[in-house]
Amino acid sequence: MIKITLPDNSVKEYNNPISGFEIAKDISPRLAKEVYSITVNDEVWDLHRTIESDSKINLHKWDDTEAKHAFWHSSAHLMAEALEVLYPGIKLGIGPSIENGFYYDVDLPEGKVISDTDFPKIEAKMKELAQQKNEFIRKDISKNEALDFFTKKGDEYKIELISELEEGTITFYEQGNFTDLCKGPHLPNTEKIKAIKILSVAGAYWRGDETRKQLTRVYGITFPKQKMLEEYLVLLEEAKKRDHRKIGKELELFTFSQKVGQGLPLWLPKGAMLRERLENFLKKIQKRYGYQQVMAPHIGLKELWVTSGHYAKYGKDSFQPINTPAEGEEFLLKPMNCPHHCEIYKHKPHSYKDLPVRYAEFGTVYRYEQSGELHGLTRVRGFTQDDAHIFCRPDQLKDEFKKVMDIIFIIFNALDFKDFIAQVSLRDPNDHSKYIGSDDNWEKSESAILEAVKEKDLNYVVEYGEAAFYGPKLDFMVKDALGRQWQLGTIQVDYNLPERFDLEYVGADNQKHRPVMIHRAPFGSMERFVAVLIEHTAGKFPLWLTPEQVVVLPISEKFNDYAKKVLNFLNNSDIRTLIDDRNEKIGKKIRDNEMKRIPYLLIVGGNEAENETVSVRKQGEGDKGSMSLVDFAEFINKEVKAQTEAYNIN
RNA sequence: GCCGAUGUAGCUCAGGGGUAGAGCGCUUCCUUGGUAAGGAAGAGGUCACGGGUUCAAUUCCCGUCAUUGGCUCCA
Repeated sequence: MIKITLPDNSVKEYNNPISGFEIAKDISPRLAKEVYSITVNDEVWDLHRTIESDSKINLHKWDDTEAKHAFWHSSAHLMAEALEVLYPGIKLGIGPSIENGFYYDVDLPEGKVISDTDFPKIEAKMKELAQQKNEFIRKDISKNEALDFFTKKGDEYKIELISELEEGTITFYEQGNFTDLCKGPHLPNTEKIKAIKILSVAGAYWRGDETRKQLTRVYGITFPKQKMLEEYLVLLEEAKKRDHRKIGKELELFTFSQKVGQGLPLWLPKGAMLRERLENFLKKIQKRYGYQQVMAPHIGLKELWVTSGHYAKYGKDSFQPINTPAEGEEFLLKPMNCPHHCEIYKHKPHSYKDLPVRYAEFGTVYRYEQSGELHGLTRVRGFTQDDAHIFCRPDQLKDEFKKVMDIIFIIFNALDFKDFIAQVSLRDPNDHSKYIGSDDNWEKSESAILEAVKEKDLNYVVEYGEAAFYGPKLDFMVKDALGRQWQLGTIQVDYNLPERFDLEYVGADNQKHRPVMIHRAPFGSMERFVAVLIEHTAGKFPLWLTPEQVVVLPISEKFNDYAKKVLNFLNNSDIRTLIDDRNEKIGKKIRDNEMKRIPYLLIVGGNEAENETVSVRKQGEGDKGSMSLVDFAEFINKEVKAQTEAYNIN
């Protein structure tokens, strides 16, 4: 007698060993059709694997990630089978499922490449193989047998993987004429894979190691129904419409010039206006939190960077030194603002009573990012950090850290960034050689961060080995339109630079002490933040962020005077207004494009001028009718208030 | 940096060995003084750049630059 406990804690009893599929069928035939994998006592299994003893189970339908995982992992095997047929002699690396679909890393025979013109061919072969309804058969296999199999096949990548596995844990999966090293789980057979799309192809280093061979990574996605695939592709298209590169171009926010150089964004007037508003917003908050603005030049003597340690670490891969007519004099473009701020700290002695000192600067920095890394506004070579450095006593560290977190929360709240990941990055516990500074200091700062996030009740993940070389950090990551993660806000603890720059304060004991430094940037960089903001709002910015909130449009020159009168009336309020005296010529343009970024358009002329009214049109809502100036003022004030409250910026 | 793809008018893109096309935008004019209007005419391109093959290259080949999907990296 086998007792099977279902998720609702009800128990089913069977006389013989039974598979997940049979249990599903027993519950309802329809469930059996919709189920893809099963969790047995916290382990995800194949549906057809027999359960021999009492177990807690959970059957997975499509909406469960466990089901998708089995589905896409099986699809990866199917694709590998197709590739083996199409490219004889191909060698296989690994082929996992991912968040949306799957990939397989393959080493193609000499002289062969896969490009997007080959995709239909691969899809067709996969469909053909899927229709054979081949079962995925699980086989336990000894290490020697496994090695033998792939030695005969001549697949060095699998051999490498197997040699690292322990005897007794090795399983093969077989479907049709294809056998792969795999721990599963898989679908019962290939039949359910109905809709197939090869998405892209890319180079990927074997085991993520730059020094090893680059394999070809083929990405794909599959679904049990053609309609689901179509819906997914529509979703992708929709996401592309929110791409900040597209919207930024349409709304004339920023541009790039080949002549200026790769990765060096040019902010257009409207983009600069948007950025200015964000900067002012943050400046206002920082003032409240006791920050002081400072300013520093864009270059510094090479010695500055030697002192900070950046020259040794990044000198070779950076923009190279700037020479001067003076022999031997070398300057470096600043890749960060901290050394300058350290020197600002040093301009006078500090008492323990003065700390913490908080220096803020929107500092533009230059980093020579690898060319293949550049991406719109999110990864550039010249960008402006909303940087600040806090110099504090060790006993103030945690409290200061928490205050910085508060600032980040205010911003994320104001801009409605709910979907972020907070990541605590600590040292690699197995390898301390990458980091500078004493173990003692590292432990102190790591525990300060961990305590701070706990006390702030933040949901966070810990990543070991992701710390900066000078200290641990807390990063806030947000996803872009296509689901790629970008780091925005960052808070970093640093015991190292104060040491290197010999920073000190006089304590209550009249002795010299070393301050702790916090690097922090709530936006991260203006460039990346604006990019992510654009994608989150799809170009429809909150009212307080729009370049022009209200545009007054006289329908012909005759009404310019009245338009000016309207404008004067509105200028008494805090609302940004603009008169557009291109008259009706702008009409078409507004219909086309500009209404996207003008929240309120006032059309004046004819009856409006006679009656001293305006015809109001609101973004996304169209005609709001004709109203008197006083009524409009009331209307717009209400709107602004609603927006302000919605975005919590007070 | 590496593997793939792309580069034609301001924008979105079509085309293709015999020196260029559409829609939108722009300019001028007419109509409508007015709610995401209509009509007419016009200006705009060394087809990214450099080399090769060819009688002839924007088209084919090679290189460079830039963009792009990934990988590695990310102070």
